[in-house]
Amino acid sequence: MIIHINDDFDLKKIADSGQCFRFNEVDAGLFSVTAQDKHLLIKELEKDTYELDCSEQEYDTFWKGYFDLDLDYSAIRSRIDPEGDHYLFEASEFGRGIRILRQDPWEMLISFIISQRKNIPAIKASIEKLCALAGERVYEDELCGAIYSFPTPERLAAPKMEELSSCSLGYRDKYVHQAALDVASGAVDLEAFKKLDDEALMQELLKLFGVGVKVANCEILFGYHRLDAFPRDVWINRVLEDHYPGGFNFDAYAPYNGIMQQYLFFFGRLSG
DNA sequence: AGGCAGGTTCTTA
DNA sequence: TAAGAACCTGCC
Repeated sequence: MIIHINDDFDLKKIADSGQCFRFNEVDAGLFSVTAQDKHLLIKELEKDTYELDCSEQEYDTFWKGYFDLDLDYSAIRSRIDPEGDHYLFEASEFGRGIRILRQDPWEMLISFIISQRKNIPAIKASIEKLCALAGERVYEDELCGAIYSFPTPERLAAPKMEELSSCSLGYRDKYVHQAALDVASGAVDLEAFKKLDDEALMQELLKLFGVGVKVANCEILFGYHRLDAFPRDVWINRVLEDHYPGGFNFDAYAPYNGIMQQYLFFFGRLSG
C-alpha cells in the first residue's frame, strides 16, 4: 500500500538512531522493520510518499502507531529557540526526521539489557541470534533472509543458560534469563506497569536484575513511550559536559525531553 | 596486544 | 553512601 507522511519522517535516521535494533536498510532506500512478531518492508518512493508491503488493516492497527504518526514532531521541534539553545537547534536540524517509535516493553527491556557495554552492531547480532534461537520464523525473502519474531517471555524462558550463551550475550545471559523467568511467571507484569507514573515505573524497573538507571530510562522512553525520559549514556554525558556546562534546560521542553535527547544523541554520535 | 564498547553488580571502606 | 573493580565478547 501507499501512504503519505508530511511530518518529520526519515527512515535512515530512525534506523541509525539507536532506539531500535531490527530496523535495517536492506537495499537502496528499502528498509526491513521487525517488531514483535510482525515484519514490514518500507520504501520512500518520492518525497513524503512511501510504499509498504502490508495490508491497510495492519497499517491502521499496528504500523501507524509504531511509527508514532499521530504526534506532530515538527511542532515539537519548533519549540527549540535557535538563539536560546543553538547547539540543540543544530542537533534538531541534523536529526530532523527522527521519531520515537512505539515499541514493545518486553522487546525493549531485553534489548536494552543486552545493550550494556556493547556497540550497536554487537547488540544487533545478539538480538538476531536470540530471535533465531527462541523466536518463530515470520518472514523470508532474498534480501532479508529469514526473519524471526522476537521471542515471547515464555519462549525466552525455555532455553537453558548454555543455549543463551550461544547468542553472544556474555555476562548479560543471566540478566536475560532472569527477566524472562520473571515476566513469564507473572512475577513482573510489564502490562500493569503502564498504569504507573514515570517515577513509580522507574522504581519498579530498577528492581529487575541487570537493570540500572540508564537501561530503565531507555525502557521508559522507548518501551513505554514516555517522551520526557532522558537516558544518559556515554554519548549524552559527553554532549552535556562539552556543551551544557550550566546544565540542560529540561523545563523548556517538558514533556518531550526524550525527543531532545534523541537529537542530541544522534548529533553527538554522528557529528564527532 | 591492549583497550574499549549505549552499564550494572559486587565488594570494600 | 560512595568509589573501584570485575564482568563476557568481539573488534580494531
